[in-house]
Amino acid sequence: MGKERVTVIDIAHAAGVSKSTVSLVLQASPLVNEVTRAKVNAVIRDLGYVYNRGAANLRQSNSKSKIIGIVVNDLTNSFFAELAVGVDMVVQSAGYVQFLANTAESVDRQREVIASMREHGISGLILSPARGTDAADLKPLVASGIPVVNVVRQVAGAKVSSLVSDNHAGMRDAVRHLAGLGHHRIAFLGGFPDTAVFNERLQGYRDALSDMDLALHDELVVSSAPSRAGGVAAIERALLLRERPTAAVCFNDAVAFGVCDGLRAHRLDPGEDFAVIGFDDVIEAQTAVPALTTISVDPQGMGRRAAQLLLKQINAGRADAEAIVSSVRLVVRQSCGAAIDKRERLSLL
Amino acid sequence: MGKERVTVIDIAHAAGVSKSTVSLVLQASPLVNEVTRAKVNAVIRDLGYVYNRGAANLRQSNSKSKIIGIVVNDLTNSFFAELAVGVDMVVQSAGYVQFLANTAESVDRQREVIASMREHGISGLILSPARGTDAADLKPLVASGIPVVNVVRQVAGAKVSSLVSDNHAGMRDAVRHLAGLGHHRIAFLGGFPDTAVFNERLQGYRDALSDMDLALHDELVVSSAPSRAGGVAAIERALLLRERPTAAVCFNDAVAFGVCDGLRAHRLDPGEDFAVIGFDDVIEAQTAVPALTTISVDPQGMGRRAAQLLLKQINAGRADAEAIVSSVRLVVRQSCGAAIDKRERLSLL
DNA sequence: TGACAAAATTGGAACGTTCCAATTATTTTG
DNA sequence: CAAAATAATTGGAACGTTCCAATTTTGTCA
Repeated sequence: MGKERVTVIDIAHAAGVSKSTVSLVLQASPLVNEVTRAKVNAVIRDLGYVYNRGAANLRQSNSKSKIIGIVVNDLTNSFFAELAVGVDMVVQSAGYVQFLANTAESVDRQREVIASMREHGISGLILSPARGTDAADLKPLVASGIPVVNVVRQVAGAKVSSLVSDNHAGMRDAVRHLAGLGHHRIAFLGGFPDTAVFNERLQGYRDALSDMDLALHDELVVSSAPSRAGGVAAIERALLLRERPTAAVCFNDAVAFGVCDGLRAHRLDPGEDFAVIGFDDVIEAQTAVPALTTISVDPQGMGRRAAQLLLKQINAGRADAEAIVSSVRLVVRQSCGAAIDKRERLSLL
Repeated sequence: MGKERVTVIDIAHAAGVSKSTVSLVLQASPLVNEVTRAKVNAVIRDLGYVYNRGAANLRQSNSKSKIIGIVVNDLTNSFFAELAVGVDMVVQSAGYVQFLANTAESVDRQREVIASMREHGISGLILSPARGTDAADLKPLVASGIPVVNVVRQVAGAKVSSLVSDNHAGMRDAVRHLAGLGHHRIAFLGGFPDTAVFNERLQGYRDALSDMDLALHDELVVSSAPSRAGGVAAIERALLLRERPTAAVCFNDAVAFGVCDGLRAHRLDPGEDFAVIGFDDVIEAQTAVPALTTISVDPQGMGRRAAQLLLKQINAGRADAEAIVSSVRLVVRQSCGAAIDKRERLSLL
C-alpha cells in the first residue's frame, strides 16, 4: 500500500479545484477563499499528501530550499556538539532542516561534503573550517551566491562572514587572573600551533604576562592535540621541566580536563596544588570536580547566533561579509584555586 | 558573476553533444565513448557545473535521493554525538549526506522534523525515538516504504528494524562483577523509569542480584535524569539512606560521572571508598580519573552498523524489519575498585 | 561493397511544483 | 442595472534532470 505518490494534481481532482489553487493553499496565500482553503486542506490530510520540496526548488530560487548545511571538524568535542544544537534550535524553528557533516579536520572530506551539499541545494552554510582550509576552497561557493558563515575559525582572504570568540581578550583575562592569585610560572597548554585560534590565544597569554611584568618562558608553551588526551600529554611534558609551572591556561576545556587527569595521575590535586583554567565553558565544566574555571564562550549561543546571522543573509538575498567577535568572560570556579582564595577570605573574618 | 546556473544543456551546447549524452556521462554510463566522455567532463569542469540532485530526484525514485536522516534526542550527550559520527562516516563514504536533528526528547519536535525530512525526500531514517514515541508516529513513514532503523530504543509494535544494545546482559554482568568483589548493597542509579531501556537494565540488575543471592532493596533503585546532573542528584539521595550502598551501577556513563562528582563532594573517593560502574563506554571513560569501569557499547560502532543496515535496506529496495541486539562487554577500569582487587592480588604473592 | 550487428547518440516526454497572464465569479458603485 | 472594481480561480509553460524508443554512426564480415 502507499505505492503511488500523492501529488498536488491528485489533491486538485479530489477537491474539485485546479492544481494552481492547491499550490496557493500550500503557500498559505491570502488570495484563496476561506472555504476552498478548508476543503483543500481537508483533502490534503485525508490523502496523506507529502509536499515535494525537490520539485518546488526546481521552480524556485535555490535560496528557498529550506536546507542549510553545517560542517564541523570534530563532533565528538562537546563544544561542536553544543554549537550544532544551537544551530539546530534556530534553523528548526525557522522551518529549515540541516545537513550535518563531520570532517575530522580533513580538507578533502570537507571539499567533498561541501560539494555534495551544494548539489542538494543548500541555501546557506555554517562552516567551522578544517585546518588548512584556504580562501580558494570557498571561492566557488561564495561565487554562486550562497551565504557562508565561518564559525570558530576564520579563513584569511575569504569574503565570508565570520563569528569567532574574542580569543585574545579571553586568554589575557585568564592569565591576569592567575597572576593576580600570585602565580609566576604559568604554562600555556594544548592546541595546534598552526591555527589562527591558537595564535590569538597565545598572543593574549603573552600580552597578559608582559602586562603583569612576568617573564615569558618559551618552554612553558606546550602544544598538543586540542583534546583530553592531548591535555594529558601536555601536562606530562610540562611537569618534566626543571622549574615546574604552578598554574596553566589551557587551549580549551577538553585540554583542561586532560590536564586535571594528568595532574591526578601525578598525585597532584587540581585546584589545590595546581591552578587550571580552560577555554569554552563546555557544559561539563560546571559539574566536574573540581568545577572548571574557564573562559565562557557559550557554544550553544554561538550556534544560535551563527544560525541567525546566516538566516538573515539568506533572507536578505545578498550576503555582505560581516565579522563578529563574540565577547567572552572569565568564569571563576574551583580549578584555579578559588578555594584557597575563599579560605583566605574566611580567615580574615 | 556566477549569476545564471549552468545546466546540463549548457554543457551539451558547449561540448557539441546532446543533453542525453551529458546525462549519461554524469551517470558514468558505459554506453558513452571514451573521447566524448573526456570532452564532456572537461567542459563540466570548465563551466563549474553543479549537479542538481533535486531535479534528478524528481525523475527518479525517492530512494535514490542520497539523503538519509538521523534524529537523536540529545546531541549534547557524547553517546549520541559519537553515534552520529559513526553514521556520518559510513554514509559520507557511500556518497550520502545526512540531515541531523535533535529532538530534546520532544515528540512534537520529532514529528515535525521527520515530516520535514520526508518533504525533502530522505531515502531512509535512523531514529533514536524520543520518550513517548509510539508506533503510530512511524506509521506513515513506513507505509511510504522508507526504511527506518531505530537505534538505542525500540518502539513497541512498529514494524521497523532496530539496533539496540544488550541492556539486560550488560547490567547483569556489571552487578555480578560488583558482587564478586564482595559488595552486598549495590545501588542502581539514574535513568527515567518509563523507558524500555531503563526497564531492561533494571531487570538485568534484579536478575543478577537474585543470581548472586543478594536481597533486592527497592530504596537502592534511585531514578533521575540520565545526565551528569542527574547522577549527582541520585547519589545524593542514595547517601541519605540509613544503610548506605557501597557500590552502584549507573544508568549510563553520564550518570556515573555525576555520581563520582557527588561522591567527591562528600569527601568519598570513587573507586576507593565506593565502587561505580557506568554504561556506554563513552570516550572520556578511559581518560577520566578514576578511569570508569563501564559496559562498552561502542556508540560509534553502533552508528556505523546502523548506517550499514539502513543502506542495505535502501539498496535492497525492500525493508524487512530485523531486530539486532548488539552484544556488550564489561570493561574493568579503576572506578569499581579494581585497585583494591589488585592490592589483594599483590598481597597474595 | 552491401548487409547486418553493435556502439553511440539523440529528441522528447515525464517528474511535481510555481508563477504568470488570463479568465471567471462576485461585489461595489454611480 | 450596467459598468467597473475586486476577488478567486485557472491553464500552461517552465525548472533541470532521467529514461525510453528511435535514430545515426561505426565496425565486421562475406
